[in-house]
Amino acid sequence: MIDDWAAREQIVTAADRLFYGRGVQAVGMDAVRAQAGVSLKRIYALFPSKDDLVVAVLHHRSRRWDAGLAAATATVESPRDKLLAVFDFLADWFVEEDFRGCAFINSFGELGALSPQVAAAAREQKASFQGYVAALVRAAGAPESLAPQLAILAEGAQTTAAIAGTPDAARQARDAAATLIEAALAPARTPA
Amino acid sequence: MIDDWAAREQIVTAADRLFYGRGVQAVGMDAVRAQAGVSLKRIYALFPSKDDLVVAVLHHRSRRWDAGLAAATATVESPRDKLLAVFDFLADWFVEEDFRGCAFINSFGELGALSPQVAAAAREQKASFQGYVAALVRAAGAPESLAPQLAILAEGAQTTAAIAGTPDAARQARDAAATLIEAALAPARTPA
DNA sequence: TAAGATAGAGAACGATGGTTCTCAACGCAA
DNA sequence: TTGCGTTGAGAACCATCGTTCTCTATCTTA
Repeated sequence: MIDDWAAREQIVTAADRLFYGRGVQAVGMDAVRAQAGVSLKRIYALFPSKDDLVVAVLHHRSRRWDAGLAAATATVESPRDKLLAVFDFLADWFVEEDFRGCAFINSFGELGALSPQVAAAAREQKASFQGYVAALVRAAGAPESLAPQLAILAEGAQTTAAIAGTPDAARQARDAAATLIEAALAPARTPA
Repeated sequence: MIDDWAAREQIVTAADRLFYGRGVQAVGMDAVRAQAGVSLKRIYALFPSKDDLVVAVLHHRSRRWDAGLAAATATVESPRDKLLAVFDFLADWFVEEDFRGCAFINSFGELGALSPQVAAAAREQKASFQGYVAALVRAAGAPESLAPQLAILAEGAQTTAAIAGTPDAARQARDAAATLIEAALAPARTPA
């Protein structure tokens, strides 16, 4: 038998793929069991309810997102380039064949009104992302107000790419971000 | 008895409120019947399936959105101000107490993978909005590339405001839009 | 007024889902 | 080897949902 840690991993990974691909409510726990290869009894021993599993999946995705973002921004040096690398990270993601938008946005729309835990998980992930962007903005020496603007661009790119079914939004958002960054830094370069 | 037109209206309005507030799959047809005050038989005579009703609700929302947007941009003269008025329109929307994000984004996330009709309705609405912004951008004399950038800002503001639970994103997106518009128009003002 | 069509209320039906339970198989300690 | 505890497979259970059907009451029209 596999240990609890590996079982959790398999269950969460399987549930993530299914929930993300079809939506949470469209996936029964039996489908999770089949995909994970773990008995229902075991699943319920590790996750007391489907809602708990959903929250675990979101936390798992949040960690993966953080790691991917850190890796993407680690490839360049300057804070300005790191900010733009965020949009390159999105571009790479949008072309993946199973891309279906942001799981947090999707889950929030589907379950946010029903599950406070899901709503909180989405809120935390977005706040974390905004904090990450804000740190890069500070490092770049740009005014704080730039951070939410860039975060909004990233969010919009995700939904736009998902619904349109094309990755164009990543480049468009990147171009807009470059313009906003330049404008934010310009006054500092040429003070009155 | 009420006529078909009024019945359709009541059903769609009731379903819209319920679907938007709780998510589509969380609302049973019986809840729609109760809220609409129209018998299930009548509902199914007018909408052969729940999926058809969902699509009708989305089309209804699309018309309301178009009208609201047209009204909001009609209050100002210049194309540039009309573009900014889009974000004021969002700001007014975000402070409504039942605001829960964009119904098209939410529906797409919940049902896009299951219902091609729902996916198409979302895609059409977003394309229509992008077209509207593109027309304003053209009228403002700015390069075409500005339009998707502003549209992405608007999308991002909607999801950000919904998940954060605050209307701040409208102002932030508006500020970003003003910067992008200015940057897009600047080269035209000072040609080489 | 009487017959017939129609509509509404809600029961009924079949499917599905989340969750729990049964039971047989297995591993392990004495 | 013999119990005992644990596990997995899946049946079972109960609720809910989309959809249809039944039955009664109402309205129309001649």
